Amino acid sequence: MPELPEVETIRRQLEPLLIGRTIHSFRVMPGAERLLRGRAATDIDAQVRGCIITAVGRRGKYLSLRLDSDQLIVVHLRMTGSLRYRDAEHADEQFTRAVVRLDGNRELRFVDVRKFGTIDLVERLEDALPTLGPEPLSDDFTVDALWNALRGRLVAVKSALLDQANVAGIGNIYADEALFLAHLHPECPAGSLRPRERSALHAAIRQVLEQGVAHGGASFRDYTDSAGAAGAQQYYVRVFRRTDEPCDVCAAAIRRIVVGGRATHFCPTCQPVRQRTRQVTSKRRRRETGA
DNA sequence: CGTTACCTGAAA
DNA sequence: TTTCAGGTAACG
Repeated sequence: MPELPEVETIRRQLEPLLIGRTIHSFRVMPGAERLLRGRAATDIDAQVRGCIITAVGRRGKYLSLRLDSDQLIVVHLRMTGSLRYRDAEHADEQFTRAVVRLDGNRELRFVDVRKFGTIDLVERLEDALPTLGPEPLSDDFTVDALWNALRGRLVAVKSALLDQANVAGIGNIYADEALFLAHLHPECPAGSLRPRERSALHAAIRQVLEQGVAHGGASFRDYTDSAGAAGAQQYYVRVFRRTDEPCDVCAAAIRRIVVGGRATHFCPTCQPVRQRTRQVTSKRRRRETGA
């Protein structure tokens, strides 16, 4: 469910609530042991018990709790995971898979229908993360950084955006939305973007992610923040899950196709299949315009 | 590279 | 009953 804006929304909510709290215990519900990826809940519990949470971070779609033991609890929510910050007396939520008991009679609950989400305990953040591309809202996400990830690649630009090794944090919603804003067809080969298109895509990625954060994330189905509230970004999407609805810009019917196994939404008029431009043509144009 | 598996519930 | 789902790792 959650992409960068949804995870960032959760991070911002949890940060003031969790910093300074002491962990009293950690437990995993029966049948959900796999979320620890082979580690024993008793082992994690023994290590985090008594630790104080000193920071709440995010990298891509990963959320991290730094402990005063210098270890990190690293959470990935995958498709349907969510976190709930509750009083211990608060009614159990259905599909609770793990619970971090805190001082002050508080709990951080990991709730996940599909059991795809993961929790790790590591000494260094990198130990819990796969290869991730740049943070798209940070200063090191430049047009050049984006192009370094896309150049030479023949895959559809949509698939390239979903590859976390290229750019961290983009998922299916924001990939479709960014491509719409950049006027790029989702099946355009990633490495074929021309300079102007690279800049447009770079700006569009930042814009849609910032807008997503500003609206507290997108709640299409399962996503809710740590208080159980929905985001508002679903009211602002231009193409995502708007199949057959009229495009806001040109009124053409939004189309749904499958790219790299993922549902993909785009406007056939605003995001046309690009005309193939031969190398000689662009060279000639540059010569003629004196660029 | 594209496809499949991992899970479970909601929607078609 | 079948299909679909905001993600990723492991296949072939």
